[in-house]
Amino acid sequence: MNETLPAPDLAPVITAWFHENARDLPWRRDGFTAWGTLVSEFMLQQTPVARVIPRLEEWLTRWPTPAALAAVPASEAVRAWASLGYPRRALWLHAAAVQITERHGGEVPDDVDELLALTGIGDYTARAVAAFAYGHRHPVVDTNTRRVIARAVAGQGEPAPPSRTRDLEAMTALLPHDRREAAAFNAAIMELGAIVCTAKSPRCDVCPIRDACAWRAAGYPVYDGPKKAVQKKYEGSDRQVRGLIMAELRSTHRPVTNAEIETLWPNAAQRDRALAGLLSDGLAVASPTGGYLLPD
DNA sequence: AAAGCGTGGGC
DNA sequence: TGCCCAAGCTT
Repeated sequence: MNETLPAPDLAPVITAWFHENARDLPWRRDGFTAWGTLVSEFMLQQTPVARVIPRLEEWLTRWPTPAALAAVPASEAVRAWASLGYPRRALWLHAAAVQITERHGGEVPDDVDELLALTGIGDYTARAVAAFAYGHRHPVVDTNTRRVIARAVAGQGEPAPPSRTRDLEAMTALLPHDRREAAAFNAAIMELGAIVCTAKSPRCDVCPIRDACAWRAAGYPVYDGPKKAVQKKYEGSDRQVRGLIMAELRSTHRPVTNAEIETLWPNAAQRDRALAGLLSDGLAVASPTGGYLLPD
């Protein structure tokens, strides 16, 4: 491996700041389980903390172990997911619970490769579980971490598009060698990105590393790298139609009829695409008696 | 490997 | 108001 250039020693400062400023969040409580960490990480994939917390507490009360979730039909998971968004995650989390029960004796694995092999778990979630639930030393890189590194280290206003290799290398260069300190720093730099070094209006006036920040030192240059793709408008999109159909499926235990689906959206081609997509994703299944249901 | 995938809050 | 953003993942 190439020895990276001497990175500014950011970890101790950011971690000290974290100890003073960390939000009191459920997954930071003493005794929070590895399963709780896994569930929270699934829910936090693209859904804000404030919306996750109530659903998380419901889930863990109802399904305190992977085996408990694995024992119910996937439809229950999708229903309890409610309006967290991206309901495929509920399906994947249920599938992961089944896999954990079958392959790992009901214990959430602590090995990154075993975690990566579970449905719905990628580079971020696998390392987050290994680091936060088990205290292992791995670089954990999420969108917040990427942004802090882009600014403080690279001197750019925004991170380049995610690159597994580059991102893990950059974080590894900053990561303390001690396991406990590494785990704390992984959480700390994420938290800094989440509440200080934010995407829109960073609060540089209260930033603990402002004096070491390369972006600030460079005079806050405007980012001129590759732009991330702009998400298409939601209003009127196929995604909106999917969302409407899913809300209808969640609202009842009876099959939802074609007639009912027709009332949800005027455009037949869009309805057909949305429904076909849901069937293909396994979020809906055709009922033997007609209409559509959540999957078993 | 770029595109598709929900939902709601903030400015 | 409309746009941006939010602890990503899969195909």
